[in-house]
Amino acid sequence: MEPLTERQQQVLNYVSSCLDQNSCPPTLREISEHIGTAGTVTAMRHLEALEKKGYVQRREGSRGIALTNRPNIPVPLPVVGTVRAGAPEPAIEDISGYVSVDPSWIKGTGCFFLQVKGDSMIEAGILDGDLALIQPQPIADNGQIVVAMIDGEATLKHFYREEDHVRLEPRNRNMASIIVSEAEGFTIIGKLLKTVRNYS
Amino acid sequence: MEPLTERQQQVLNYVSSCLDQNSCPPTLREISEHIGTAGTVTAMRHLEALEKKGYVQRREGSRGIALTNRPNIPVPLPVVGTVRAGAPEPAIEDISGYVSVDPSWIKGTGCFFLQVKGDSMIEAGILDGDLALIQPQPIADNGQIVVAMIDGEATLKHFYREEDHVRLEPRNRNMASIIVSEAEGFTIIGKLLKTVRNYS
DNA sequence: CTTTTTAGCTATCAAATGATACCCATATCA
DNA sequence: TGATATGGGTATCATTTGATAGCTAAAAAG
Repeated sequence: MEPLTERQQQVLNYVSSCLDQNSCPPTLREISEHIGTAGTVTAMRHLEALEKKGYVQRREGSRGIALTNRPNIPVPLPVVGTVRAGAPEPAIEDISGYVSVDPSWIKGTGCFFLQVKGDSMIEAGILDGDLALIQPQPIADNGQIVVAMIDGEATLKHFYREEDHVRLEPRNRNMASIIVSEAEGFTIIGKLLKTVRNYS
Repeated sequence: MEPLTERQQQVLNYVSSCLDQNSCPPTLREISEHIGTAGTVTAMRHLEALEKKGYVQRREGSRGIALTNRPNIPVPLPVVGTVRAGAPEPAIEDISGYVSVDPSWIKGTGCFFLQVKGDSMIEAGILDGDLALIQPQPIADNGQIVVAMIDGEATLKHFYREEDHVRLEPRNRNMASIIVSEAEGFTIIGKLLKTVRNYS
């Protein structure tokens, strides 16, 4: 990454500290005041330089500053107990909390944690109560574990596309595979990225 | 915490998602537009309610919204493939990377991730390659899963103290328990807090 | 039956804010 | 020598933005 001038570094640091303290980027005038310059032009120039060098991304509107390179700052993801049919992202009222995870864990946007219910995947090492990190997506590859919506219930299953139907395979010798023909009240919510289990 | 009305939840969630996506809280009008109301009053009322109930803190100035119970302190933990005998904390040269986790996940200090090797706990849903979050401590309670040092090898086992010896029990019907009398080249590294598995 | 809470509306204002135009000085680089 | 990047300034403008006043309505609580 291109090196910064002292002044640019100062601005970048200030933006960063604002985000840490207020979870809100500063205004041009706040930056100006902090680095001791009058007007807003200078601050804006520094931001332009920071953007050109790739340290910052700017949006339209007030306080439209975002840092591009915040490595390893955990991303808070919602934890839900249930998933609603048709909804690509978790319903607001279902969110029971937030868990921050390493950004390297997630892919794309809209990831969330789903609390696993039942023993259908017990032989794949996924137990009742585990947290499943889900990346929302409407399709899946063969063999992947997906969250699928069947009869208004969200379940974790292995996904296999076969001829004219889809087979959702549990990993529990007491349970049978579920065969669904596509587009009949069946949706893939997303695919499984990680599972987390809590002890103690 | 006081329960929220549906509308208030909706606002809170929107603020939260804005912070996730833009690292910047929304304006009153952005909130209004999102919840489908005209003007700015209604959004402000909801924010007032959210503040009164303690979900939100407001500052002066534009976009002066901050979530109160937002996990924000990043806790980077080392990931190791092996553990050395005698060492309470992972040796520097064994660290293969860092993963940041939610502060609520860890207890005490010195926690680290250990990459699980082998199938000895497969029936407890802990598979080869899983990451085990370990809290270092020299003792354990009966039934807990611990990382124990046996013959220079770190292994994950159920811990049982029995009469004059300690039994380390795998969860794999092809493996037998290990009986060790204490203080003979046997150490407990720490106890298992969480396991994480990666898919894809 | 009144009060409180929740939820909404229109309209308006002063302050905050990003953006722009135009200007200056210094250093580096071609 | 002239172009380019850096760093700074004043002034101005159109929007954005938070805030307030005044109004309505339904539901719950007392």
